[in-house]
Amino acid sequence: MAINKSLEFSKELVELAEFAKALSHPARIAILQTLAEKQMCICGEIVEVLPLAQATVSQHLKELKNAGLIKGEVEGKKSCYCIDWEAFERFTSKMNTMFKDLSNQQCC
Amino acid sequence: MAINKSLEFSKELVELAEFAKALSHPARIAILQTLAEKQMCICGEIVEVLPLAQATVSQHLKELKNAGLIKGEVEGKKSCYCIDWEAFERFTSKMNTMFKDLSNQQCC
DNA sequence: TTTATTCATCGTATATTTGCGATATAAATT
DNA sequence: AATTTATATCGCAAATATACGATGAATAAA
Repeated sequence: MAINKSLEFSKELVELAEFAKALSHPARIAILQTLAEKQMCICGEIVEVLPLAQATVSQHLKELKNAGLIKGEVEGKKSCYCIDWEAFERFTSKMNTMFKDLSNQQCC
Repeated sequence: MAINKSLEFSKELVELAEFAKALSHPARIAILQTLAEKQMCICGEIVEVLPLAQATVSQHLKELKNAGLIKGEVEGKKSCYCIDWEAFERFTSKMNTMFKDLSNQQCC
């Protein structure tokens, strides 16, 4: 009955899965791309770019923040977001390492 | 009201997000690792390794198959699964390219 | 001080995912 | 032919995710 079985997997695996989950919605990838392109990182700019309501964008930003992929700072009445490159690199290299560890022989 | 807005994003973005979604559950990453390690690729072996019921594993296998990351063949009363390395490479390189395209300057 | 702007959060509706028992199907074994 | 084995699928329950209007809180502008 939809009990959460995540805890029965290794921490490593759960973390990789969480990283992937953060990237599992086109809006969130689009947000990361926007944050990387622009210097400004203002929430309103992201809302303008995406086909989503402000509340929805705010929610996606929160998820990216919870996943540790972005950081946020309040700047007056605006909110400045940016990618946490350190965390980002950590995750992508883990993911790449895992992919490389998968040996490469076709079996069927 | 949870309308699906995926179609309002570029095909590229949607595909990347779907790839990430396939990897967004520890069980599915574990399945990929198992498929990569073992030659045999029999469903039953995967069930033995994972802390999940057979029906659940079968469902995760189906999702990986739908995502195009694995292939499956019936071998008598058994089912042989394996990673579709071509598709896998295609996705991982797209993902890596996207990450590289994100320029790397901290803004806040 | 009043008003407008920017954003986060709450509440809610709906959709999707996760998990599994039960069952169906098809092949192998007896 | 009957039984066992291996797997897929159905149907259900619970949990999560998606989306947004409404509202609140805090700052900036008038």
